[in-house]
Formats: sequence, structure tokens, C-alpha cells
Amino acid sequence: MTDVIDELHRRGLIAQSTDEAALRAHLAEGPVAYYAGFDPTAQSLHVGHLLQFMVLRALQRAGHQPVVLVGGATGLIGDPRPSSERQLNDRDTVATWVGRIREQVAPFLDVPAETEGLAGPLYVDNLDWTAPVSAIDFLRDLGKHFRVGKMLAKEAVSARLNSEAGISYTEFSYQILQANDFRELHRRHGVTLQTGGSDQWGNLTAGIDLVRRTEGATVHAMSTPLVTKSDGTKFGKSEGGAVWLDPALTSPYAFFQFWLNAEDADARRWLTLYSERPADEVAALITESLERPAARTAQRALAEELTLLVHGPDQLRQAEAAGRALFGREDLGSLDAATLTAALEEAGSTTVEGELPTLAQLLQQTGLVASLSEARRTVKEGGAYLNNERVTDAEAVPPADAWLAGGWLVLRRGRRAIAGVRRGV
RNA sequence: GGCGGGUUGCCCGAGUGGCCAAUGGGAGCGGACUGUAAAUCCGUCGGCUUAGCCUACGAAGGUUCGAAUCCUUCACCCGCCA
Repeated sequence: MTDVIDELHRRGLIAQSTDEAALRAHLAEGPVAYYAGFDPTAQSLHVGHLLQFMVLRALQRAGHQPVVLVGGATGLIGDPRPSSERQLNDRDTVATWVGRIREQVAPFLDVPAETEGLAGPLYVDNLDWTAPVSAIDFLRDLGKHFRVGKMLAKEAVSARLNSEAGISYTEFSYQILQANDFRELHRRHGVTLQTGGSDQWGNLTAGIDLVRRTEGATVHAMSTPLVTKSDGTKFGKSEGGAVWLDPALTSPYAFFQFWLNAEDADARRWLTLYSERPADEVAALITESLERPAARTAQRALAEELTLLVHGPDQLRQAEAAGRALFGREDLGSLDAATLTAALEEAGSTTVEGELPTLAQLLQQTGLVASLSEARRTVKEGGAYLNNERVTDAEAVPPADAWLAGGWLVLRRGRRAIAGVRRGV
């Protein structure tokens, strides 16, 4: 049996860890309860969170006990972002998001009934133990264990202190809440390892210190590296903004396309990080990508593996088929109604009843552009296409013979953004 | 509580009474080139009923023929002092 730490290293999933030899020995002793927390700061998790699940899954496969914390309490506070203070969300909203994220996490870690020896996850919400703590309890029982000097020294805090934005007492206190979570999970479930992103390192170590100080126990932490893009832009964004895991916010098609469109260098690095294939298979894919980059095997492998993991086999099949239909060689007119319908439903579409509006209006209605001004601009720039033919007049109405099989018009913006217009009954 | 500095479009950041929908950079978007890559070059980049109009320079009021620019009040941020 391969050592899970070795596997995590091989995949580049460990940026930092506490005493690695001790952690390795600890993991070798038997099943260890470990946790990672996810704050409900939005209605859904996004691709940025995915790497955390890769770590949780690797540990789970190695026989350890995952504990997933959804931060009903910490989500009300917000951890300090490098840029600026967070906008607080109201309590009802956060409570709703807790439920959604809790459901979203499940497929990553739930184990099928027939699986031998693997432990399903334990789900916890830190609101359970944080809400009952009074201000006095907080200051007496928790605050006393934290030195302000140390708190100020944490990267997340000092960066903000030295910035124009400054930092509120609320966000400054965040690390205490997360530290308390670790202690609470250590007490309740014997958790001895916390994993998280490298930007969480300060919070992870705050928890370790608190547990040592108050429980006299040694616990561990491990952080994942920041996933980067070779062009320096932020990972996890696409045309429409964040790439969400919720299919209602980012369609499986768009999710698949996000990975497929990765740059070569990124795709190879990401494949190493994300793929659960055996090491030699990953190595072969990377070799192939280096030899024939145009085939984009690394991108394809990534897109397939992650779409399957996040959205399941049916959605993967459809996302792939849609991409083939829309970007394939064939003439759009030769596609049959079923293929076109499946592809455009994946890509995004809108239905038009009665009189057809102008192309500018259609572009806006399908969401390919944000405003009519942008639609006109796009047409002027030569970036708008109807059924793969460049549009020259934004105010024109598509001719009657433009309708394709099944009552569809295919609108495209630029090379990649595609949407369908369906004829209403 | 006092004094000083600050708040400009997605981000950074110019702009101190008209030539300002606002210089420049970045991001974004489109085109060319390609592999539904990258790099590069070119263009574009508030909205609308688009040769015109509307909304915008923290918020609200005011001065003025005219304000991002001047005045007043308020909010928030940074620093120093108490």
C-alpha cells in the first residue's frame, strides 16, 4: 500500500505541513479523523474549492475518516481577503447557503454501499458550537489564549493592516473562530488533522496552537498550494465570471469547456494535481501533450475526469457531445434536431415566441452580450455569427430560411461563446 | 475627541471650473494568426429609441451660464495626537 503522504507529494498537493515525519507516523497508526472547512460566502462552491476535495478524497481512500465542516458561523463573519473587507451577508441567506453547500459536498465523499473499509464523511456546522458562546465566554475562554502580536503577524491580517483597506475587528477575530473549530472537532470527534488552502495556513496553525495550549494534544495541518495560471491571471474564472460547481450556475458544458480551454502548460500541471489516475497514466498523458500539443490530450483528460466527478456520467456525455456538435467540422445544417437540441440546451438557449427580434436583441437575450450597445459593438467588430456566418447588420432580423433542424438558430460570439435560439410554438 | 490625508469607471491610477463618458496601465471583449491553446499585432471597452440623448467621479445639498474639479453637511478608509 502506498503512503498517502507520498501520493499527495507526487501530485503536488502539499504546500506546507506541520512536522511531516510525525504526521506520516500518525497516519500510519490507523484511521485518523481529519477535517476541512468550507464557508458559505456564496450560493455555491466553485472550481477553486475542488482541490480541497482531491486531498480529502485521497485521505479517505487511504482509510481515514473525513469530517466536513460547513461554516454557518464563520460564514457570518468572513475570513480576511487580501483585497478588502467583506460585505456581510444576512443570516437567512447564509443559512440557505449552508444547506446548499452541504448537499454539494456530498457526492465527493459519500461512499457507495459496497465499498469495503472506507468511511463516509461526517458533516458538521460550526454554528452549533459557536452560536451559544457569549461575548464574555469568547473573551475569557478563547481570547485569553491568543496573543495579539501573533494574531497581527499572520499573513492574512498583516497584509490587510498594511493596505489602505485596513481590517475590521470582525475579520481580525476570524482566526479565533477557526481555531476554536479545530479544538471543538478534536474534542467531539477526535479530529487531529486539518487541511486547507495555503492562504488558510495562519488559521490552521492558530488551531494547532489552541489545541496544544488547552488540550495538551499535538494535532496536524496540511495546506494545498495555490492553483495558478501561467499567464498570471486568477484561476477559476471564465467569460461569465466564476466557474461554479452548481450546474444551475455553470452548466456541465461550460464546466467541461473551462478545462478544455486551459493553456497547455496549465493543463499539464493541473492534470498532475487533480487527476486520480495512476501515476504512470498521468505521465503518459503529459508526454503525449508535450509531443502533440494540438491534440490537447491533457485538457481533454482533465475535462473528462473532473466533469465526471462533479456532474456524473450522463452530464459528461452530453457536455462532450455538445462540444463536438458545436465545434465539429460538420455544417450546422446537416446536424439533426436531436443533436442540435441537446447541444444547445447544454450551451444555453432562449426561446422566442411570435415576431423575431433583431440580431442585436437576440444576442442580448441569449446572454452572449450584456447590453444592446455591446451587441452592436460586437457586430461592428465582426464578432457575431448566425449559424456560423458572420453577421454584418445588428438591426437585421434573421431570415425565415435561417431556421435549422428542430427550430433552432445558432448564435455565436467570438470563437467560443455559443447560444441557441429556439422557435416558440 | 482633535489635526492631517484620502474616497474616480471591473482593478490600479491621472485629472483642481468649460476642450471630461473622463489620460495611462492591467483585466475583459472582438479581429488577424492558430490547435475551441499561448505569444504577438490591430481594434474595442457606461447605457439607450446611438450623428442625439441619459446616467456617472463616496452620499446629500449649494455656488456657477457651466463642477470629478469650489463650498457645506454626512458616511467610510488611512495616519498622527488625545
